[in-house]
Amino acid sequence: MLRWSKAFIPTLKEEPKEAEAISHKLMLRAGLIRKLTSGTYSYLPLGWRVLNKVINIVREEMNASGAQEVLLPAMHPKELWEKTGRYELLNKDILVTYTDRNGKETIFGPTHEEIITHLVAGEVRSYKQLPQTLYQIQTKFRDEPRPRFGVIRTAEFIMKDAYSFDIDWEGLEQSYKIMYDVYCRIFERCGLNFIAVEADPGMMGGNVSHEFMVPAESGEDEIVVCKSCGYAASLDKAEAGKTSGLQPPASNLKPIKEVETPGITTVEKVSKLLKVTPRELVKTIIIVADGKEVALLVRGDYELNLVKIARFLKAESLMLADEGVIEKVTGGPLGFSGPAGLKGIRILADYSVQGMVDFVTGANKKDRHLLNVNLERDFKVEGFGDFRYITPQDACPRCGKVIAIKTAIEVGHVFKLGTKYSGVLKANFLDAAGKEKPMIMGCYGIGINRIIAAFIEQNHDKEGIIWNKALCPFEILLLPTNFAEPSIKEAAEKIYKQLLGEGISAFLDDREVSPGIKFKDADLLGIPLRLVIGKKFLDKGLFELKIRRTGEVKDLRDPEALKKIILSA
RNA sequence: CGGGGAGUGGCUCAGUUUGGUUUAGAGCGCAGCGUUCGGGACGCUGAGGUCGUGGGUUCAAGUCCCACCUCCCCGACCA
Repeated sequence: MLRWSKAFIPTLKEEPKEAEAISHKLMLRAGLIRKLTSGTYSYLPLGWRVLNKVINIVREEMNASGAQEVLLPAMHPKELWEKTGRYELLNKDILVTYTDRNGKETIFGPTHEEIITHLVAGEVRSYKQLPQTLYQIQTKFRDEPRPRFGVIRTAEFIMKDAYSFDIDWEGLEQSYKIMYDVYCRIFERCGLNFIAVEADPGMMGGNVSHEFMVPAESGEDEIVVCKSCGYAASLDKAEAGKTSGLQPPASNLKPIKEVETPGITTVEKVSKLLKVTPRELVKTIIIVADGKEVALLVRGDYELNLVKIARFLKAESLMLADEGVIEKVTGGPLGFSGPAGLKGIRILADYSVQGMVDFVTGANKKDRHLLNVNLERDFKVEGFGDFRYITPQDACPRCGKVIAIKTAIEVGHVFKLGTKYSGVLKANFLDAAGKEKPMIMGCYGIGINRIIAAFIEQNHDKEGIIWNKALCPFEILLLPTNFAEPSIKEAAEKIYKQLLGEGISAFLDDREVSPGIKFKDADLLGIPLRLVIGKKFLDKGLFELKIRRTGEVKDLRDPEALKKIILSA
């Protein structure tokens, strides 16, 4: 077995310049990973051991749930992706492709809905063959616009992706519930502090999804949580509520008035100049949804949520209008748009605008804003909806109590796809009545690499990583302070062999370096238990067992007692 | 793609402002020898550099100019 003097564990004393996130720094320093290029990492022996621990947990739980492991190709024919429309949708963003010598374009799979659906479509004919849940653990490729935070967002990463096929929506409910529960068990076993939140399905399609989020400083996502009732949702999805801004309509409205606002385009500057608060302004944002312009109104102190708008409009694509489009639609430049006088365009408003009176808007003219604009009198809104992001000042949409917004790392995501893929790829079956129907699908992903980073984000101190038993690369580190001292060396070797004989994953630091280096490295690697064989052994025959997480120290006379402690840890 | 920062031995950096002192430096690491041995020990000796790349200005470029590449951060974007 492995001993340190022969191991490839390049630890770093100094903080690597390339890393910002804590987990990234520690993974580099402890010799778990090394970067090749932005977004691609090599896993060194220690990192690979941990990764395999995660994979084993995932595999065990997936198998226990009745899901079956498969391995699909990473190289996909472009045609399948064209059929579902995702070639068009994703090619400009994340697809990694290459063209072979015959001019045929191949995609390196960023996910596998097309492939698994194609496979199942060809093999499953009858309701008697359903339901099925298939999964794989495989490398995915995505041309990420911006890889970040070490292994948290990379261009190449290992995903556990699972797909369920059911005969009806009830079946999907069951399959989905099983996966949801399995995910909870997996993340619990890994020792992650996580929250399952309601989320928007995004590019995967479908109506319902849940994300498994690990609150951490270096997270890329924001989640909303309510301590009182347990409501939890992604920031994109969280309901902002209907009550904000609701006031009784005033009977004597002030007359509209145009004012000069030279070069003043932001809410902040306008409100400062006109001596009003941002909540007395209404922002008018022109968006382009599936090629059609729509004007969206929101109170000045809130932010529009494009995900909610796209969902409301059932739009495939949605973006902010550029300056040219704004000029064309409103007649005025960017920054001076307002609802009054807009023609030939749908106007939708966030609930926050409901009940506002005598508010400030752009005048659809350069350097001009309007005071005392009012609903109905000055413009008509086609409808109100929840189009904004929730803020920390908002009440919980379920119980009305205080909410918190936290950053988090997404480690898993489960979706109800329905027939989005089975429909176009003709994954049909005959039901008991002999009628052909599309299978009802779900898909379920876990970012394997992210679990490690997320765990380290939550389990470290100034000195290094603090592994738990589930993910640790080794359970116990033997640290003879002076390996050149024959009696210490002899004792260390003896215990090492004993532990290995017991099937305990032990690691021996047999390097002939000063004790300080060994102690520092030991804390950095974060192996849960450390047995020091040193001065106390020479003087009194005692072995010192230190628990990495608590710092608790026990002196043992009999190394046999170790086994009990390790097994009970 | 927009904004900001950075690129000098394996690592962390100084030197660049105002071109010429060095033969381009330090600490750590690395190799050899010796002394140490419970919190990154010490002494001596030594190896290791296209100063990101290409071009330009100049008698002279790590240092000035232009172009490009790479990395990091913020944003856009993104299961």
